[in-house]
Amino acid sequence: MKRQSDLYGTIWKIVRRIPRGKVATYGGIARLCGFPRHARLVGYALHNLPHGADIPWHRVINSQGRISLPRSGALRQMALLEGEGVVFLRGRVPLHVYEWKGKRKVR
DNA sequence: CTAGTGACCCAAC
DNA sequence: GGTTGGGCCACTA
Repeated sequence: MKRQSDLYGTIWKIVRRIPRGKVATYGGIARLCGFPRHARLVGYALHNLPHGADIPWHRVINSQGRISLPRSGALRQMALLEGEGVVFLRGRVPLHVYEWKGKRKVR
């Protein structure tokens, strides 16, 4: 894989910390990384993540509690989350219940 | 260098 | 509740 930027590595590292049965938002991950305005980069990082890596990418969703992937990918992601006990209501995850707050935000 | 793109976010209407 | 438009910033051509 290419080094590209250490930002990806940082993001992957955080994503790897998300507990099973919980979810995190793109913006939330960005905050935990210390980059409050880099929500999109989280999306990039996940899109660019190395094949076969041990990264629970499926636990990352958007701030609306919905899956950002196109239809087919969304189904796969939803299946993985449900397999961990995450419940979808009307096609979305209630963040107030399942959102994982990291240990603390960098402020 | 500029321009376009994107697994995003949010305030306003 | 839904849509619109602006902002954000790394990456690519």
